[in-house]
Amino acid sequence: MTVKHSLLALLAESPGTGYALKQRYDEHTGALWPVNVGQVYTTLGRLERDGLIQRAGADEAALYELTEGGRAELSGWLVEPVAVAELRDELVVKVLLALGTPGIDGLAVVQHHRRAVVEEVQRLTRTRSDADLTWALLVDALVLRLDAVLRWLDRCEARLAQKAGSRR
Amino acid sequence: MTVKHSLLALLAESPGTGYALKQRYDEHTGALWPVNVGQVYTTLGRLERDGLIQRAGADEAALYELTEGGRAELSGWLVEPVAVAELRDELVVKVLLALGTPGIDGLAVVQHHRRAVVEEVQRLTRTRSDADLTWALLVDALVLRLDAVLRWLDRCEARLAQKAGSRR
DNA sequence: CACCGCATGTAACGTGTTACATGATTCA
DNA sequence: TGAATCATGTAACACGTTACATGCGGTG
Repeated sequence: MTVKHSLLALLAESPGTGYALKQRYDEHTGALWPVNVGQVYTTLGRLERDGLIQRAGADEAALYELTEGGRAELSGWLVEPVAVAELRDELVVKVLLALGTPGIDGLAVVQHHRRAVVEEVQRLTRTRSDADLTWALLVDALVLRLDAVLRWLDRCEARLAQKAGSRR
Repeated sequence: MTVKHSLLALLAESPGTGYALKQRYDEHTGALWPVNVGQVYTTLGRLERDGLIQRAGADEAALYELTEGGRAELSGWLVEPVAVAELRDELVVKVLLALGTPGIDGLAVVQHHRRAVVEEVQRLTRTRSDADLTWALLVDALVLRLDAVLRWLDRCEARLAQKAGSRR
């Protein structure tokens, strides 16, 4: 879903071909959230099929531009709230499952992932740069999210300790 | 990916049929992260095909249990760190795209989603309950994450104001 | 008996990933 | 000219969602 609408947004700035769009995409988030070139082409094909984009000018090159429908789809999606069901976090799932699985040391898993997250935060903060607004905000978002994960892992530990204490 | 390993984890507790597994799944996260029944069956089929689970006892009923390979796959996955590329957040994508799209009032989109997130947090905190440990931790994770999103949206506003100020 | 909920699937489709195929351009 | 890189795709597959199709059990 995010690739489809990312392409619509890129096309809202200016028309382009598949390869050019992939390059513009990478300028913003490529290093952190890469997209496969092949998917750009297949997605463009579906968007054209659904009437959200069309080929501009002569059809020599596959130069796409937004249609009215595409513009409407984009502006609608931008303000559509995100449902809780979409907030599935793989790390949260891992830890919750680890806590419920017999033969697995839940506390060890929590501490293991905590270390990994701390390292990831350090790696990210080192790449921070205020050159590009989008890039800076993207790194901000990731760091804030990982900070929240850290706090959550601590709370997991606390609840585990509390449960262990109340059980004796 | 999370359904596949969730099923492995549920089977690590005890064997079960597709329907029973779906019910056990729902006990934990069903209200927030629902899973489709059909997907449970197709996923079980793939897991059996890949040798991670097998039918237990006589094949009258489709009662599945973990194989050794399945147990190894599960315990490996539980400690595998989550890559940054997996931390794609649809709301972040929306806002970043809104800020870069001509004809869209980025500040308005930020404030719009901020309202939606605040409402969602209130809805979640109302459902908080310490009855089930997994459920409580799940709600914790979501609230902490939404709090982080709120802080990020504020930072977006700040950076926008800063950019607007520096441009004049 | 007819109907309803339980239980087990299958079909169709959208999205995403990886890998491969192909023609054009450039450049050593 | 031969090799690398650009540019545009296609194929095969995994995962997820929605909807539909059965078969079976009890219950009015």
